[in-house]
Amino acid sequence: MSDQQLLIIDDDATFARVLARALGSRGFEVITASNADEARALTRRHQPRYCVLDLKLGEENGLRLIPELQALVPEIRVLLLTGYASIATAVEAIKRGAHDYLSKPVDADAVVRALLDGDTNAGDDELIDAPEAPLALRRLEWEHIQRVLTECDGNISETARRLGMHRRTLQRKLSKHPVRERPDSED
Amino acid sequence: MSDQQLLIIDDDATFARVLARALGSRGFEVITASNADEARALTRRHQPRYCVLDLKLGEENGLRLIPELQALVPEIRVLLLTGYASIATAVEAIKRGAHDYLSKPVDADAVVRALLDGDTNAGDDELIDAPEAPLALRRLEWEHIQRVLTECDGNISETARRLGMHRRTLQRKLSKHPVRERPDSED
DNA sequence: CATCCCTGTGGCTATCTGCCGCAGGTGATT
DNA sequence: AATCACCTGCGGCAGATAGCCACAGGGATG
Repeated sequence: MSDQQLLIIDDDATFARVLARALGSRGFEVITASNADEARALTRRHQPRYCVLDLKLGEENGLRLIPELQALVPEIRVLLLTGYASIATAVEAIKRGAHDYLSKPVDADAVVRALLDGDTNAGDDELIDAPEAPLALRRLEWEHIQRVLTECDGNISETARRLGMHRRTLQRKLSKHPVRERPDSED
Repeated sequence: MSDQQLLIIDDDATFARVLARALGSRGFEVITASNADEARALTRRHQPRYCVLDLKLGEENGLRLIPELQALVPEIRVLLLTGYASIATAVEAIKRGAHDYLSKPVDADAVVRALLDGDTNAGDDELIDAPEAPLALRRLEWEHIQRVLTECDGNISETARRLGMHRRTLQRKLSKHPVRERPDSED
């Protein structure tokens, strides 16, 4: 099934690149866009069957893009991804036609699972053959901490504040965790 | 609109009664059911246009009821209510045809608003802006747990296994109330 | 009936968390 | 220089939480 085109739309170049590589190695033919216009153009040209959309596209709102993409490619499957998840936006996303909605951090397997979920046309079960752990809680926590930490330029106090936890607790978590560089798959 | 029939399905009798009274005074003709069978029967008989459904119906899962109700009354509008709100279940609910999804506690006006909210979703884009703050750690954890739990069809042991945590710990977390520290835009 | 897997529960200890406080560092403002 | 207003690291302590063990009951299944 390497002929499955997948469009990643995310203004976070790093995240998009990592995800693109991970999904590429899972059999998708990945193209990426960093803004709405680019996304529209690429969708028109490549008619991708799958799409991973970031909710927060810089100034624009990813939600508005969903109907547009579907107008261009009726059978497209849009998976919404966001680090700023909320129930309200999730509901809106699905109502607007998104296939699923996940909050970052996610691992590539979860993305694949969500994309192919319920897809009767996805005859290639090999693709989904990675039912491995849905991220242990520890790992999820760590990933998220790192995300926010980076977002805060390494400012521990600020990170703790945003994470709603005590600074001391964050410090201890950080000092305890042996900063592993390349864990395993994907991320 | 005082002739609008509304079916409340909730196994929490107290909550159902209070909500029924509140909605009754707002012009709905309210009937209540405390379980799935009763709900099916009442729906068949009264053909309600609106429905407030509890996600946790004792043993049963409210989600499964949505398609059934819609089969009985095509134009029915189902509003899902739950004290254990999570993005995963919200997504599932909408995908299964729910009109909206709110988390308890909620005031009657919000319920009415959600129920009557026209199909003019495309109109108010202001409401769908993404939250500013990243998910607090506890919230993130809760969302992820709910996601996997749903994926495991509510099987706690299996979920704990996949999450790499002790079953007892998961149980304790679940028995505790959902972490609602900063109910930003939802609820 | 035996077996397997699920669930709920209680108790124990080890660990973690939140919340103090303190000392030192940096950079801007007075 | 003194004074803020931040930040960081660290220690201690009481209370919350996690992991682990055990047991009882339910519900399938052979």
